[in-house]
Amino acid sequence: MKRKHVKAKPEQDPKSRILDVALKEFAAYGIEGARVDRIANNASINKAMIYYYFSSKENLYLAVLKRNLEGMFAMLSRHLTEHLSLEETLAAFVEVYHTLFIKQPEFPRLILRELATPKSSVIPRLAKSINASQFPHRIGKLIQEGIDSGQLRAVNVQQAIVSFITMNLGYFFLSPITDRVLGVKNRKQFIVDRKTAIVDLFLYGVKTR
Amino acid sequence: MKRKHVKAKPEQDPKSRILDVALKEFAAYGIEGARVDRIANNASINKAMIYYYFSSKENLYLAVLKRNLEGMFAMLSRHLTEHLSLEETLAAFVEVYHTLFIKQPEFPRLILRELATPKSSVIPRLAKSINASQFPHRIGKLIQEGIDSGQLRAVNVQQAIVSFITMNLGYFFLSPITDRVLGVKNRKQFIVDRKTAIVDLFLYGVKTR
Amino acid sequence: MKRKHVKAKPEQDPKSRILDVALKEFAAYGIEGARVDRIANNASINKAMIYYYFSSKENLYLAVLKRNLEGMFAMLSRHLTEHLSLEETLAAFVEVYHTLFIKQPEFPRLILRELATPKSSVIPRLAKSINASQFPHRIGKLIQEGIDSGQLRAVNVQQAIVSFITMNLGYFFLSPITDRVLGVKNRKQFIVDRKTAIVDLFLYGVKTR
Amino acid sequence: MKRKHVKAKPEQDPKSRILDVALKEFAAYGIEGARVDRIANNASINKAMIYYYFSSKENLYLAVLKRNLEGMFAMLSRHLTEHLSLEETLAAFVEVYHTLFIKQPEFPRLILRELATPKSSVIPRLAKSINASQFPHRIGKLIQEGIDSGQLRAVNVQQAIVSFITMNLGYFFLSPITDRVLGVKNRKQFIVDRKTAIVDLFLYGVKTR
DNA sequence: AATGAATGAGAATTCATTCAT
DNA sequence: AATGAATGAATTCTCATTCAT
Repeated sequence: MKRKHVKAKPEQDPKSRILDVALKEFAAYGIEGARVDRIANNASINKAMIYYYFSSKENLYLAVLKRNLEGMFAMLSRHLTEHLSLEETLAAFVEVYHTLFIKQPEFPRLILRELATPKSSVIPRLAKSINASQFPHRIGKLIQEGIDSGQLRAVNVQQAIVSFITMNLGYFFLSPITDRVLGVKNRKQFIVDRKTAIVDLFLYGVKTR
Repeated sequence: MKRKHVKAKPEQDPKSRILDVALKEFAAYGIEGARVDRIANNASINKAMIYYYFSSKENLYLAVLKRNLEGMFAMLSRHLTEHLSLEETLAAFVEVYHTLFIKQPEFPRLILRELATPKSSVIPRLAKSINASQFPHRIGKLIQEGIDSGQLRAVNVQQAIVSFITMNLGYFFLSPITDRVLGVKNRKQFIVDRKTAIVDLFLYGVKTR
Repeated sequence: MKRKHVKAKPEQDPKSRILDVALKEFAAYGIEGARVDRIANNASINKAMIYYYFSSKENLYLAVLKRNLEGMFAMLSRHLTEHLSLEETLAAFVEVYHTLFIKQPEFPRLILRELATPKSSVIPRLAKSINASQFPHRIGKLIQEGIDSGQLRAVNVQQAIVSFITMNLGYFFLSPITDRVLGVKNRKQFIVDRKTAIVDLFLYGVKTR
Repeated sequence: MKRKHVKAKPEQDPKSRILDVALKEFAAYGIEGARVDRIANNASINKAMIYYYFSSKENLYLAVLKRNLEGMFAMLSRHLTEHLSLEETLAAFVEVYHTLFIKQPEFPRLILRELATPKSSVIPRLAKSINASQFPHRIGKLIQEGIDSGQLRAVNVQQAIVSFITMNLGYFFLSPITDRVLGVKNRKQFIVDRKTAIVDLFLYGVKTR
């Protein structure tokens, strides 16, 4: 029940306060651009404590990634239950990602930076986790079944998956540009519309007439 | 057949040699991670010359961006001539971007990082250039005309544009993940297929039956 | 009897040790000629600590100036109390300046350089402090009163003040030349004599017969 | 009769144009702070030419000093002819210095900087030149004769000389401060007044009643 | 746990000087 | 004489990391 000298910032244990602040820092400046000093200041904590908890900047970065990825996959697996139809699966996916990224817009930026990094060690691990989540496999299977049953056109399944995923994630990555170019004013509404637009375009694009 | 004193890489004037090397450096490490020393070495040039020509690392970075953006827009305007149909416009766009990004995979990574940077000064300028290129405006008009004439479904035009763009650019950004997840082996072929898949899905998704 | 790890010069806190050493460095080489490395070495301190405390060479320089100016004005205001006669005021002024400059010969050199610098930011501030010290104003009033009462000749008051001040400070600035030209051997004695010579010449020069 | 490509600046041979510009540069920034690039630009000349003419920055500095000192002594010896009375000598001295420094205010700043430099090699040489000019010796002799003949008080001759010189030079050095402190508006007029004020105060201060 | 101070290895930038033409 | 480009040796400043308390 110690009482801090001055400092503001609410409770929360220092470790997760550091992680919160570090996410923003890494997202904004990248690993190289991130400053341990700045993280310490923003977390209202002594710089040495960061080393006490995380031992290095690199390590802190990995801890940040880990925490956020875990959160993402937890949410995915909670919503993408088996035995959903194609329509339901797509809708669930769209819902999860949009909910996630709106809540924590820094996280996709982090991933963006990893994607820009040539020999990122994070990307392979991320790919592995995605695979483990079974989602791409499942959607692929659903599409294939649709084709086989004649409900869907004979599209290239891999391409279709990529198209669906890029439509989902792409906006979060490109919004700084697209919002400007298209003059999007009400971002909130645009994202709401986006969810239905994606599913609509995709399904309409793959279904037979 | 000029003969510089010693050094390797005689070709090209040093200024554009620096720009070439710097593009790779910035793409690989980001602005903060980039090392002026490394750029100088790889360009076989005295470090001070970089400052002679570009006055600072920041400035060099902007010069790199400028050159590549200009190249991109030059190509776009060469191919996206007016009086093309919707189908032709989409195909031209797809073609240009894919050609561009295959030729110079470093450039999108640069843009990626800028997209992740909160108060990037580059993004607004890029948006302005895109606007000036008239492309989004033109595709929007074509879609609207299609809707009015009953050839296209009454889709949300803005959303459609975003969907189309993200399907195009998204893959280049996300390929490190999607290639792994989907087990893409032949990247070249995948990209060739991608071009038709995008246009096909999009058109099929917006056209009335 | 504290014991710092290794290093020489244990005394004093590092901050003021840096300021001491820096005063000498700046006086000897000027701001541009001063070397942060040399200051760090002479202060037996890690170079980075200078930036830790003062953030830049420029800033360190200003801190040095500030400290010494404050010391000077503190001494002036201690000795130039009100209700002194003209004779006493002049004598006090002479005493203070000579004492000061003998104790710390580096400081006037710093001021000298500032005087030579066209848009020095220090000089205006120094002038303001001098004004605040009220000394020139006070001596001017005493002279004017003397003139009014007929004890002093109707000299130009401003010119008289400048004459008095330049006689005082001038020697410290010009001594490298005058000592040589006049063959001054015993500098200590010369300065002792100087104090009375200045007051004598000045008073004799302004008093009516 | 070659014709320069662009460039402004009037004629004058480049060598003396460099010297003019360099005087200002050295006066403003000191030797260490002076930039060869800036001198070259301001003289509208290629940097390499400075080395062609003067072989090094140090050398250029010495050339600047030499030229200006020679000008000063030439003027002094033209005006300080022998067989002048004390009054005439003092007046001539005052006149020469004030004329000189008004015409070229940069030069005293250069000397100021040398005076601030601990082991200046210039000061000893300057002192030698002053000695050779015989002026201090002559004024000393005149004062001594005045004392001997009873026309002057038995003042300390060395101190008197120093007082006179510092009153003359002091203002040029200290004017950035004194002008502010005393609120001197009309600098031109102040200097005119100064000439008579100095001689007046000095003579009145040394003469017997 | 917590803190202010300290450290060393860079990294960007500068600048006098020289070279090739 | 004249020029733009080139060079190398500093020099300032930064920053992740560690230490003493």
